[in-house]
Amino acid sequence: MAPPTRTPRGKWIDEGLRALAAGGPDAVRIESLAQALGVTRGGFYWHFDDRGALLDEMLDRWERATTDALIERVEGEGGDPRTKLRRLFALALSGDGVSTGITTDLAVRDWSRREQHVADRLRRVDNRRMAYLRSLYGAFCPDPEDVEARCMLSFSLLIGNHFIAADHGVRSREDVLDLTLRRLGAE
Amino acid sequence: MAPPTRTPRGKWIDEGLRALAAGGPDAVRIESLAQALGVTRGGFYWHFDDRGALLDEMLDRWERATTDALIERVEGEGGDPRTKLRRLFALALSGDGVSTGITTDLAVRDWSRREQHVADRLRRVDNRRMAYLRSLYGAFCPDPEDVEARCMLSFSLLIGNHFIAADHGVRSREDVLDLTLRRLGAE
DNA sequence: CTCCATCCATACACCACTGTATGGATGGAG
DNA sequence: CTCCATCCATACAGTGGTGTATGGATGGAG
Repeated sequence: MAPPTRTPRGKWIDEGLRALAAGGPDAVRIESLAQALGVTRGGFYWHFDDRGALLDEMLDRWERATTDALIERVEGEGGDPRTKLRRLFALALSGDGVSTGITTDLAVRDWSRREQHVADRLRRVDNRRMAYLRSLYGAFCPDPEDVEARCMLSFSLLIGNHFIAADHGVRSREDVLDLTLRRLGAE
Repeated sequence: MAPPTRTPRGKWIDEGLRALAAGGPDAVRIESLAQALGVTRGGFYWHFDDRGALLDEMLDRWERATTDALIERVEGEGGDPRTKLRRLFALALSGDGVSTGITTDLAVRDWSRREQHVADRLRRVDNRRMAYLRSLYGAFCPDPEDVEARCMLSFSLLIGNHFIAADHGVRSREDVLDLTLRRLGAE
């Protein structure tokens, strides 16, 4: 037995982000990660000083993947601002990928409420995203106050959609989301 | 020493909700609560079967305080629908009280993402709140689709406001919130 | 073939918390 | 004053995690 496959640094970070998304920062237990990776904790302390070091690197990875990478992905395919907005919302609502997924995002958001260094990172990330959103709305919306309101509402909607558990009678959540985004002028 | 004051059932629930708001469900440690209350865990197991029982009762209390009590507080002072909406937003954004506070709400919301029984409760709560919101917007807004969009946006904004860390340049968050609520027709 | 960087298993000491058992202490009802 | 329901302290066994030390195993470079 004993497969000769190595478990590099990156795999611990992957698994850590998965655990974070699933159960919050308290669920990032080194022992659990090791079990999920099919090894013992032996190798972990070769890669990382301690649990805190892993948490930091997880946040590094998340920060890069969720700003530059996301924006490049939206900008890459071109189109007018409204098209880019639609693409941005589609990406943000879908939540694929272990570090770019919406669930990871929500976990970091909740985490930031009780750890200052996480809150600082989140502020950087949110400011970058909000600036990008502002540029998109600003391209076809002349009133800056209106732009700011639309940005705040759009951003809130992306977050709220996953935190709000209410039903909508005959309408599905998708329908309501459609209605709402149309009302914001994105389509 | 040894103050003769009793530590009734309710105090454990209070302290539990405080811990939940501050650090999530994982922070609700019986030992911490005991320390905060100035006693040992001795009495806890007289009141509750185990940690799970406390968590359940905390949710009971939160559910009652955050639906009926909130709606009564808004309805109590009368006024037209727009006035009630303003009052509702003011209350929801302020977040006073250990069981009605917005931070407790956010903690429960995050918690519900990983525990089904919490998710079920949240659904009940959100549906009651959304129904009330719908009735208020419905009173002066004829198009039911428009009502639904405004409800979803308002609710999202209340959540998003506390989860979004972005700045707004020259404007303060209060300004942006004002702009946004006005755009929703609440004032 | 040998060596060395890389990765892993095991064992250890330690800590924080849970739930249980048991023996008080307190104060109001009678 | 006595009794009893209520509440609390202490001690104990058990669980599951952390970080450290140490001794391998593996496979490519030379």
